[in-house]
Amino acid sequence: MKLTAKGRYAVMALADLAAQGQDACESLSSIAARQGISLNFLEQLFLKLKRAGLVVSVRGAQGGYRLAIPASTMSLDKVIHAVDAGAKAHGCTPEAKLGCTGRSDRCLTHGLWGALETHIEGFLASITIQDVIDDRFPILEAAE
Amino acid sequence: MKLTAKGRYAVMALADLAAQGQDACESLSSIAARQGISLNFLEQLFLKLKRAGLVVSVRGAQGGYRLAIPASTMSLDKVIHAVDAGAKAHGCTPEAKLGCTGRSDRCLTHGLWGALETHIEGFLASITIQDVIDDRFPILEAAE
DNA sequence: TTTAATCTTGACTAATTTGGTCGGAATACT
DNA sequence: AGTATTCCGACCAAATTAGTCAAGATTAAA
Repeated sequence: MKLTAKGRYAVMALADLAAQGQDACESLSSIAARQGISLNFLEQLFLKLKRAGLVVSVRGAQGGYRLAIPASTMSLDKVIHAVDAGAKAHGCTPEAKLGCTGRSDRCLTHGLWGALETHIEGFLASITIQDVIDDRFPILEAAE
Repeated sequence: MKLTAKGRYAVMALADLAAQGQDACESLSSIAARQGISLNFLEQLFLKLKRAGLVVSVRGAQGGYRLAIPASTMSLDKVIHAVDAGAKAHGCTPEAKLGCTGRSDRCLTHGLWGALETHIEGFLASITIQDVIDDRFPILEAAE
């Protein structure tokens, strides 16, 4: 669960798409133009979003993308997992590359990092694309 | 607020140091040996921890490092800020490099990412080095 | 006063990750 | 047929990360 620009772009693009209407079919080029994101880069992202089942594609002329599920049920953790697949916040994987197994007594931070990740994920799971469109965040107001 | 191996190492090393006793003075080489971290790398980290006022150094022979404040008041966000200084999770800084200012209407995700960061920081601020030693995490048990 | 242990500091580097481009198919509408 | 669009993999440059190296400063102890 890494928080990169890629994930942010995906959220932006999906929010844009959803804002055009629940069942709107939009071409990537129009989203790219509106959001100021490179078309080629967007293609990369939507390919992953499609594989993750968040959007469906309509090929050919007049084609585009459409939400596969309602914006109000599309949580951010799904989105971010889709585009930043396999990114993990803690290095203490089962393969245990460093400081985790075989070292000293045990890895003091293993459980901690796991808890942290769970925590972040829960937070992201509690927000949907619809919330983003409505500028509605849980509890706290935006920083700055 | 980025979560890298550097931050994890810093937490591990501080927990190790604190585990030797509240006022113990430990050389980096012994910590490095116990935790399986490169000595040179540890030096880098402790330099920053010292500048942040989390540890104090004792120079000369039989020297080492000692906690500057009690483990029970040393929160993880202080530690991580100290070693990963200036790392920010969202690119929408005042300088606004991409997709934030001057683009379309406004940056939909700006407030969101800020809220997320605030959230993570709050979580880390609620845990202390003492908690790590005692394997005591807030609320949830470790994932996995 | 040596001497040895230790901290201090900055420059350097190898590997990985990120963000992004390019070029070309495949597909479907007109 | 022509064109607009998705599809998809290879490729790349820049940034970041994790870590090394080398040299110097400082102090405690012998």
